[in-house]
Amino acid sequence: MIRDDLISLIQQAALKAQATGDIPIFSLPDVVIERPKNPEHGDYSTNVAMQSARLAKMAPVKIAEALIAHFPAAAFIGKVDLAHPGFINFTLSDSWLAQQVAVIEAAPDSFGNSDAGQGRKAQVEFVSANPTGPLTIGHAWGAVLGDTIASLLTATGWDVTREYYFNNGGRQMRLLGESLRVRYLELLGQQNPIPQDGYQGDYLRWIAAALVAEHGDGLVEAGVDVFRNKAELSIFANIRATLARLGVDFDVYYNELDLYETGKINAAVQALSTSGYAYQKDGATWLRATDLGLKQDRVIIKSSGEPTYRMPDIAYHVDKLERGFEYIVDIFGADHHATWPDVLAGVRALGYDTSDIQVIIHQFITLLRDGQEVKMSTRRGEFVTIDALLDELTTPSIPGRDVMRFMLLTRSADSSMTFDIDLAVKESSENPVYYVQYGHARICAILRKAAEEGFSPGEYADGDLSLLIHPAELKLLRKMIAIPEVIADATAQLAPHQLSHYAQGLANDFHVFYHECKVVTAEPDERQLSLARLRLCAAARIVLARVLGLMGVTAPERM
RNA sequence: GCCCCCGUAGCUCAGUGGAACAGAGCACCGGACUUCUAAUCCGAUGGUCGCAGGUUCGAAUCCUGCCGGGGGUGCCA
Repeated sequence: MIRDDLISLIQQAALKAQATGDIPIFSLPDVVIERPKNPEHGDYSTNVAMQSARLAKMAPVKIAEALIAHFPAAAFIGKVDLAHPGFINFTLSDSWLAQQVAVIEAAPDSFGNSDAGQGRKAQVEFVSANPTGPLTIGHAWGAVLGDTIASLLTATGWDVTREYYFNNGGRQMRLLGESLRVRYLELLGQQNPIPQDGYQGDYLRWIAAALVAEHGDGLVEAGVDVFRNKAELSIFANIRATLARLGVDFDVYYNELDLYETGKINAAVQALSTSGYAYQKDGATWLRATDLGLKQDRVIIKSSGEPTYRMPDIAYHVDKLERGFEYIVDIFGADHHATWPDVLAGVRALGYDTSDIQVIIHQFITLLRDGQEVKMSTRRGEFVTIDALLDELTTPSIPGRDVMRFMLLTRSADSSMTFDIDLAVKESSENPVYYVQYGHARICAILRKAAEEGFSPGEYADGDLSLLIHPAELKLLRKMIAIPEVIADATAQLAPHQLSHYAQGLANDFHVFYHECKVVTAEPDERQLSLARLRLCAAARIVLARVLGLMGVTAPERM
């Protein structure tokens, strides 16, 4: 990456400057390379001279002058400038930039990727909703965050597993079964109340109707398990269908019950007790979390003998590590934010290193409909499903998934966002996602036009890239070659929303280029320029398609 | 009470490993289609970066306090 190359060149320059005595001997601070906002400050900039001033006991400008004087030659650097009060600004070489088109052409499916992960195993756990009801907008955010982070990890050389953890046992599922039973009997003319804390959503009526259609009144005497199982199957099918519509596909659906059946929970409890991190009090088993740096101890086995949710979570994370994942990302909603420190503490108590487990907590989404906040509750059956939203956001040419994914990828997970349904539907025709997609479609239109005008891809493959000297061309090129850094940063910071911002900038630079530079011309003496620009367009299309692909958004050829 | 996240332009939000005049989209105002798709482009307007202190050569960014919104604080998940 350019940024890393620059750091190395600066360090070389410092060594040479010290060897010649132009600057004193001192240990250079970590070189930070930033992207200046102002184009006059070049493409990259460093404040290392200012950071060094105190260490070197020398004026920043003097240090910068020495570093510039000893800066090694590099093909990608056009010029190196000094700016007060000591910034060193680097500008990329125009001719080098133009030649990058060939580099992009050579890696249409992988430009911007890296091998940072070196094929090591990574896991992203997300959604992980229990099958008690349809997925809602909050789940959609987790789904899009997780899926995109997984894509980013793949792009940076990790062997990624997308995993969904769920529990189909326990009290909630029993209540769900009982609630379904009530709906079933209701259809057969028997009125019974929905149990206390039961599920009131209409979806149970539809599942009940399916049961009636299938079995008639044959299940009147059936136990609750029959209904619980039917509810689970139906709801899980619905969840999977929703995820498919969102473009999310899991490699593993991990059932919490497996942890019991394989004895992993018991083994973990035993190990905690043996090591003294678990103790008995008031008939329950507690995790000595205070010895692990936390504020209070926590119950892991209730006095009823049933584990709390923490225990399977601890065993599950141990299992993840045992499966050989070297990087683990968990994505939870803000309501789970208090639980994961306990879980990781438990994992550590069992002797595992948790430093490679990253937890992303996304904030809540406030949903507005008709200007009113929609209070959601799966139990009460009050919610807006992802499916319903996708229906509303779908247009004849673009699936709703593109709008939803892009929108959810414009905000950082830390931001608690408000989603105005009416506005989203109304403004969908002005949604930024279309702006980016239109850029891609526009390139495709140009390439089609070129084919009609007799420019074959085989011919422009040899186009002379040195003809790309227009400011709009160079600005576009600068953006295109930034994608490796965008991918690296978004992955390192687990901040996939950076992709959408980059995509908008890239599309903008292309649209400007489109207006400034005619690509396909009939003029014989401009044919060479056309060939070069066609190569640029094809390369821009590659980069645009790459960033859209990482976001899980389609790259349409026509709009 | 305590813990976590947030408070940046009319609205929705970026930017918060400190740095060179604070950004984008939408909305609003004014321009550009005989030209490869105007779902585009160009220009204008718009902000005491919640408030008050502190650290620093330099703070939207770091520290402290306060105010406001959300989430948590369970032998529920």
